[in-house]
Amino acid sequence: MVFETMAGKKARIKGDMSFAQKCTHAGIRMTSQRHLLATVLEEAVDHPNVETIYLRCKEKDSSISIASIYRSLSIFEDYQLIQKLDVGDGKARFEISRVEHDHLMDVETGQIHEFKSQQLQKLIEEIASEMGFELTEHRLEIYGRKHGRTACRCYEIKVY
Amino acid sequence: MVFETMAGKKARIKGDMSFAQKCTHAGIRMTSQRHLLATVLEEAVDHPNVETIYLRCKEKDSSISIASIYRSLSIFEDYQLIQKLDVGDGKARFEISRVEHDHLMDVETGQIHEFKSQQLQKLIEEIASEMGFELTEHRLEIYGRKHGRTACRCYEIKVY
DNA sequence: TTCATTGCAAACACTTTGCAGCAGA
DNA sequence: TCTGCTGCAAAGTGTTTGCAATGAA
Repeated sequence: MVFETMAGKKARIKGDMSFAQKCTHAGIRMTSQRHLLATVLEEAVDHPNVETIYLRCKEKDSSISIASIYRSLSIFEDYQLIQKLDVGDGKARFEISRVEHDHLMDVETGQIHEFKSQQLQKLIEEIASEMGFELTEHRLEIYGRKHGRTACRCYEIKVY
Repeated sequence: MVFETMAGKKARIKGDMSFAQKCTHAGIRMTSQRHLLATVLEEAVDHPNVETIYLRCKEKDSSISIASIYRSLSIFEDYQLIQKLDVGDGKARFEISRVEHDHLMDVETGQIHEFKSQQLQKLIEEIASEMGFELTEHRLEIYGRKHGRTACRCYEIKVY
């Protein structure tokens, strides 16, 4: 491809931005607490719940309050910079919005594996369409138990 | 098929049982409150949350307490006679366990449509397997907006 | 300078639990 | 009879909110 679209360029720039920069870019007023939160979210390699996020923030600034965490998470979510996850334990978990993916949870260890499947996405869209709907979103959680056979990782994109 | 397996016979008998009978069959001590709850669950054509279930029970016996509702729902769930649903509003909803199915929610009206897709089930099993897991369960919620075209109802099994 | 954001604590919403009395098998 | 169930009220848990002080733009 010789020409690059404006959208493509922006996307590339956006891809290089830090999470805090993305927030600023989105027009969110960045306080020191929100910078902290941004860093914690960015450094997270798991899917922390609010309590965990709060504790990680506290390590860096013990004066931060959980109310601010809740409020800022809610704002980041409104701007679609992060996504809320529901693993069924009644505690909200968060992750920075990346490519759309689904989750598989190991029922024995609680480990969450991320994966994506084009085929699955397509099928879900088809189902919605056949039922007379335009897909806006979906949420899929698979629960499973590790089996003996060595895994083929063709779908997997991340494991924690 | 000429011969019927014992399992098949049992299943057929089970299919004819009332929900309360299934509870008894499962070894659950049936009190008057639980009979009431069983009836309410059986009569429900929607996916009521605990509050709604409680109110429906109260209509028939105003002395029933919500604590008993919670406790009995939890027991019914342990015996896999009912299933908890999570539509993302923070309130648990329940439905009597029937054939496995998924849900599509109309984001504009909140209506919940049930559907099942063999193809989807198979794909999810495949994904789990390829990731090294034996599928124990899955939870899929599709969110969508009604589109103009008339729907082909090939997947749909129930609409509320 | 201005107004959104903060920390604190109280309020909230949903759910669970301790206890003494009650009732199903 | 005897254990498990009930209603009640209190406690628990995760989240939200009112308020006065603070701080980013």
